[in-house]
Amino acid sequence: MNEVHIGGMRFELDLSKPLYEQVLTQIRSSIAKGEIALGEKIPSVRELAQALKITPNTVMRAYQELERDRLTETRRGQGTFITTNADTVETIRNNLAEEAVQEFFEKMHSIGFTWDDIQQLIRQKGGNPS
Amino acid sequence: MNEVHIGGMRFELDLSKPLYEQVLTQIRSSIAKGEIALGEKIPSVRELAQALKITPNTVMRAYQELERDRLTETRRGQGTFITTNADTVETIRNNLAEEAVQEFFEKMHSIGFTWDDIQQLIRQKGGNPS
DNA sequence: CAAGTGTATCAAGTGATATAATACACTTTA
DNA sequence: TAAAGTGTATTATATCACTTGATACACTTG
Repeated sequence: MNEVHIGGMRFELDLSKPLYEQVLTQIRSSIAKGEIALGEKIPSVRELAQALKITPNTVMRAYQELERDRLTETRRGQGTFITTNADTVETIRNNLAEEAVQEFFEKMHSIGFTWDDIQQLIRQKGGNPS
Repeated sequence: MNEVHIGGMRFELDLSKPLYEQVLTQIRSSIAKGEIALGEKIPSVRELAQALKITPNTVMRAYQELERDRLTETRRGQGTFITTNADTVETIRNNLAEEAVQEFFEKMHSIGFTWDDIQQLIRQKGGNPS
């Protein structure tokens, strides 16, 4: 229960992966799910850093990656805002999905699962979705 | 084309992930796919290290993890051998598959894909399996 | 002007990974 | 019995990604 709620987003950090990566994916998740509105302002670097008890540098790294993907727009002196372009969000969402699918199939094939094996396994999980 | 074939297995190392992890997964893949027979001897630590141009220590780390999973049996002075227990292989295979499925669904849900979205996406790929 | 933004830089520390060298216990084979 | 080939352990060293902490600068708003 190491949760932090701030700026309409939920954060939960652990040591399994780099902190900047977790911050990045959890903000991206909020955007993709529409939990945070387009054009909305997200917490400042310092503010989020303090809330998460990490360094502004680490938050900064996550914010910069978001901006590279055009998911946010930063205005010097004002703050960081979610993009107003819905197409950008949709594109990123589809890219992430495609990557996830690709990685999934590669992993399954590497342990000898055929296409039919996978389909059957997915249908099986269909009766009991998580 | 940085491939190495040895002991009936194919290796290809890069810098994207730890070397010991790549050696581990590629041997495990050979076992799961049945590309290497049960009970068969795999290259010695020093032999594989030389072939892959890495340190025996790194190969050793991969071998130890394989043995922890009971996928191999090591006999001091003789070498390392694939387990003769088919059930062990099948169990590991299913565990890996379950993990892959779990991770896939979590990743998809985190970007706002519902169960139906995923099913549709899978079927769509069904017409064009990779 | 003051406070709050993003941004850049630097020094330092930590942990995982990998290398290199050496040594020991064991088994097989000549 | 001796030698060669096994797995295994230890130690020292190096590198890299990540993170922290501190400081500073440019900009915007009130």
